[in-house]
Amino acid sequence: MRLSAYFLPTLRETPSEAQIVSHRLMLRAGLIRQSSAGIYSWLPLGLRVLRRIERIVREEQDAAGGQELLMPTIQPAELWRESGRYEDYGKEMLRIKDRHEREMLYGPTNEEQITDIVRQAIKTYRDLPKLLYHIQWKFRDEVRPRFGVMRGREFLMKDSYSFDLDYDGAVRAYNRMFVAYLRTFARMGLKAIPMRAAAGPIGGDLSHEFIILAETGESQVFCDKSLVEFEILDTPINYDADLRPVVERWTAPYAATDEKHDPAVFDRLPADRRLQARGIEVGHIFYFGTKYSKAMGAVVTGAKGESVTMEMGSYGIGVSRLVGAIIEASHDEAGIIWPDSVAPFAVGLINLRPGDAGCDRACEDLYAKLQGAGIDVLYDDRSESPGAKFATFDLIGLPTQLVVGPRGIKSGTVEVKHRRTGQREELSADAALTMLTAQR
RNA sequence: CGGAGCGUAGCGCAGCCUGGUAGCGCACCAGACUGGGGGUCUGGGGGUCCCGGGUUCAAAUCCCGGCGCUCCGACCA
Repeated sequence: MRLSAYFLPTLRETPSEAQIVSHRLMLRAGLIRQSSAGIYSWLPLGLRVLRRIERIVREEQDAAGGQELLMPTIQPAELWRESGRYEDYGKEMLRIKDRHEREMLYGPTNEEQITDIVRQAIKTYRDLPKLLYHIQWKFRDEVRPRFGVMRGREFLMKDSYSFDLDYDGAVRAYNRMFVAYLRTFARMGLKAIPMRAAAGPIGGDLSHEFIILAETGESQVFCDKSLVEFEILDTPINYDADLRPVVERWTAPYAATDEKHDPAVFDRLPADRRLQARGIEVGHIFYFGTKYSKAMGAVVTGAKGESVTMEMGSYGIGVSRLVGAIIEASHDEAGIIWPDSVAPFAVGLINLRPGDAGCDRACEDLYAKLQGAGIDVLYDDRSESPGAKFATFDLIGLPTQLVVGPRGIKSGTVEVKHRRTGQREELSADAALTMLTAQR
């Protein structure tokens, strides 16, 4: 993509409503624009990041045995009356009426909808287990939306639902999601720590929140510092095997949100391992048994001909929130620093002097070859001052900047700058290409 | 839902107290110079001053009502 043609409205100054760094940077870097309180448009650069996050989420869900479907945003009130939540959910649920005065709602979540689908289709234990998920926009009419996409009213969420014949099956599903979540967040460069959590209005009694530590987080959390050092991606995972050892390793050290915090246990930790911090909740998993299946009659015939109410769990990831959360975890004074896995473009190619034959030729050549190699590259071909170009690319945070200027052209080199470290190297154009294509 | 604040050009703001031709910086447009960290100069365009009502010869400014947005708290993924 040529920057001269790209829709990338960056801001030099920070809009006054943005208080936290991720919100400021998302506005300044041209990722989002606010539509109304807690509701945002995603501009091309922001949408690219959102899609890349979605992709990681999808890959990990699929690997863990999930099957993707897509449920609607607008749901009928009757389903929610069946579960009893139409009244319970309160003012956070956006209620609307269609032209026939039928009561509808904009879904804040989809337990009822999925339970309805599954109860209609699954009648025998032979068709269990099932693990279904979708990635869809949700609406919760928050009293006080804030922090940009971190607590919006409209937000993109991945929600999975498991259906099992018995408790053991439900726990297996829970463990699969537990591990898939660890991998999902790790792939985005995040240190997400699973913490014992209250189940909230969704109900149930086995629940973990996945929390990344950040000063601007809304949750107060307490955990064993050793958890911060844990790694998941170097552990081979077989989702068909017993995942309990992995889950047990991650749940053995103390980690709890303030709702589940037990000071007596926490204080038994050595002082240097007690970590009390703020965190951002990026995922939440629940086992809730038959809460919905019982209320809504999601029943199968068991092996002995008996009726069995399905065991359920639900598992959410705040996809749009993750964009903000990743920025909170990865930025500096100059702007965003995207982890490679979610970067909107892998490479920013900077032509320091458009119009200079040597620079133009070298840039066009690199641009074509990088694209040919399947690398997403944003080519700054604008006639801006060099400083403006560096500032733009630092702001939008692409992992690698490839700088082509007259100085380098004279000596036959281009400069490769790594956004995260600031490290620069002068290489021949060919060597730079080899390096960038090899990284993939 | 309690408390506080703000709505003036795309963004950041001044002007309001004390009513009298709507300003500044950045951004934008044109030209020239410049060219490795948001460069310089010259010229230029852009405004229902959130909306409605009232007071007044005259309202961005004073008064009343509404709407929107933000912050702190409680609540919540």
